[in-house]
Amino acid sequence: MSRTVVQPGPQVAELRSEVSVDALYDKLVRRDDVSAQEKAVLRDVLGPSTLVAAGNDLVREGGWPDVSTVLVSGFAARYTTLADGGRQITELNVAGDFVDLHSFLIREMDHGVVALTNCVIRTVPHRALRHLTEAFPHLTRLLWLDTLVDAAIHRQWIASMGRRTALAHLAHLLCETYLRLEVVGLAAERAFDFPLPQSVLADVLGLSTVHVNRLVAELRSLEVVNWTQPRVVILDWDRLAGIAEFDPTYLRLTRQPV
Amino acid sequence: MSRTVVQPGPQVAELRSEVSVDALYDKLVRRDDVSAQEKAVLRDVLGPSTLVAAGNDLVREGGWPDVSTVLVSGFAARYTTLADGGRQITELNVAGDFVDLHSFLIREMDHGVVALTNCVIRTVPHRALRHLTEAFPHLTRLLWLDTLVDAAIHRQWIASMGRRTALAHLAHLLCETYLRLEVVGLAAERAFDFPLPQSVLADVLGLSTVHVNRLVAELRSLEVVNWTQPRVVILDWDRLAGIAEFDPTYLRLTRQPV
DNA sequence: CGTAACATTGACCCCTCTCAAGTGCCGTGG
DNA sequence: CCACGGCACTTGAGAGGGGTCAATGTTACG
Repeated sequence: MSRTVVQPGPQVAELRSEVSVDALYDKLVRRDDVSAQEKAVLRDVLGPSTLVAAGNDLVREGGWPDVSTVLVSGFAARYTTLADGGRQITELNVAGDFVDLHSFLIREMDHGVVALTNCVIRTVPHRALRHLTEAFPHLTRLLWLDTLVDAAIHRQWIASMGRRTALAHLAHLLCETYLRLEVVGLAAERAFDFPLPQSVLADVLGLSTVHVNRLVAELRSLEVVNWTQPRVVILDWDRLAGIAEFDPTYLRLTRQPV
Repeated sequence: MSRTVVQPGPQVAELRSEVSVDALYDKLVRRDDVSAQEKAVLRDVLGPSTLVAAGNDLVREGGWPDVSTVLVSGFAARYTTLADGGRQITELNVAGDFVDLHSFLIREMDHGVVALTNCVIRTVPHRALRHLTEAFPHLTRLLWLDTLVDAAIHRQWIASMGRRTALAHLAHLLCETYLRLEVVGLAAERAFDFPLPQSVLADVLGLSTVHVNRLVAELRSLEVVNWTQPRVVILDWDRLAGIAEFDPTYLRLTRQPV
C-alpha cells in the first residue's frame, strides 16, 4: 500500500490549531507532571503536520523507519496480515498516540499501521528521540510508560479474545475507546464519534463482519448503547462495564509520579 | 494467593551459579552491545536469589510493588482472572525475563504473575531503576526495548487468537518458546523442556484443556513434534513454522544498535 | 438515478466447548 | 511390595457460539 502525503494546506492548518501536540500532552499530563521545558522539547522534536488519506499506510510492514509518528487526528490501526488474506488489527490508535514509537528501538516493523480515516500526523526523527533519552530522563520515562500502557491494552485484548464472550469483548472495546478518547477531548458525556465500519471492528475483535453486526444489534436491544454510525452513545455505562468486566486501571489515567 | 519465600539455601546457590543474571544478559546482548560497566550495573542492582514454589504468586494482582522482579529460572505467567473463574494467561515468562519491569512506571499491578514451576527470582528496587534511567541512558534503552518486545509478543498472540486456527496458534507458541529458550541456553537442537500441564496451555491459548489435548495429538500425528511431557522435540521446524506462519522478526534477536 | 460501500438478515455448517468416563503414571503409606 | 489416591492425559458424545455464503436493505454521492 503506497503512502499518500498531502502538503499542509488550509485543512491541515486548521486541524493543527485545534489539537496539534496537545492530544499527546493531555495524555501524558494525566499520568504525571510535564514541565514547561519538557513540553517545549516535545513541540520542538515534532515535524510539520501531514495528511494521510484513509486506507493508506502510515507505516509500512517490513520497513525500517528512521522516524516515529504521532497521530494528531483521525483513527489508525496496527495490523498483521495472514497468508489466507485475513487481517488482525492488534491496536487501535487515536489522536495523541505515538503510533510507532517502538520502531525507534525495535527498528524493523513487523506489522503495518494503516489510516482508518483521514489522518493528520507529525513525525519525530529517531535521532531526536535518542537525544531525548540522553538528556531528558523523566520525559523518557513518560514515553516509556506510554508504550507500557500500549502493552497493558494488548493484554486486555488477549484476555478478551481468550476468555470473554464476543459480546463482552465488544463492550470492553467500547469502554476502553471511550476513556481513551475522553482523555484527548474527543469524547464527553458518554458519547463519541467512532467512524469505523463493522468490517474493521471485525478485524479488531477477531470475528466475522456478520457476527459483529449481530453483536451491535444485541447491545442496542439491551439498551446499553445507541449506535448510529458514526455516533456511539453509551446509555448505561455501569451495565456496559458490567458486561465487559471493565476495570480502567490498566489505562493508567491517574497521576503517579514516574 | 500468598507468597512463599524460602531463604537462599544450597539449591538456590546451585541455581545461581548456573544462570544468575546471565540469562537476562544473554538476551540483551543478542540485540546490542552491553558494556562491562552496564553489565556491572545490572549485577549491582539485583538483590539476592529467592525461591518461589510452584503455584504461588511472584507478584500479586492489585499490588503496588516497589521492586521489579527478574526470573532467574523456572516458568512464570502473567494472568488475568475473570468473574466466572476463567483464567487467561497473557504472557509466559522464562529465565532472563524481567517479569514486572513495567510495574516500575505503571505502579499498580492490574494482573498477577504466578510461578508455574518452582522459580528462582531476584528483585530490583524501583529506586535503583529510576537512578539507572538517570545515569545510564543506553542501558535504559535496552530495558525499554525488552518491554517493547513483550508488547510485540502480545501482538502476535492477538493475531493468533483472532485470525489463526487453534492448531496454528499452538504451533506458533512452540516456535516462539523454542527461540526464547534458545537465547538463554535452555533449548538446543530443536528440543526443550516445557513442563506445563495442558490445563495451563489451555489458559495460554484461550482454549479448553480437552481441545489442547486434541491439538497436541494432531501435532504428533502430523509428525512435526515429539511431545512426551515435559520434553518437546521439534521434528520438522519448517513445517511447524509453516503451520504457524511464524516469522521471528518480532522477537528482535538481531544486533541493531539502540 | 446509478453505483459503491456499508448494514442487515436468513440458512446452514463446523470448530471448539462441556460433560463425562476412563486410562496411565507416580508418590506414599500400610 | 502392593494398594491407593491424586493428578494429568485421553477419548467420546452431544451442544452451541460463531463462521460462511448469499441475498436484501440502506445511505451517500457523483
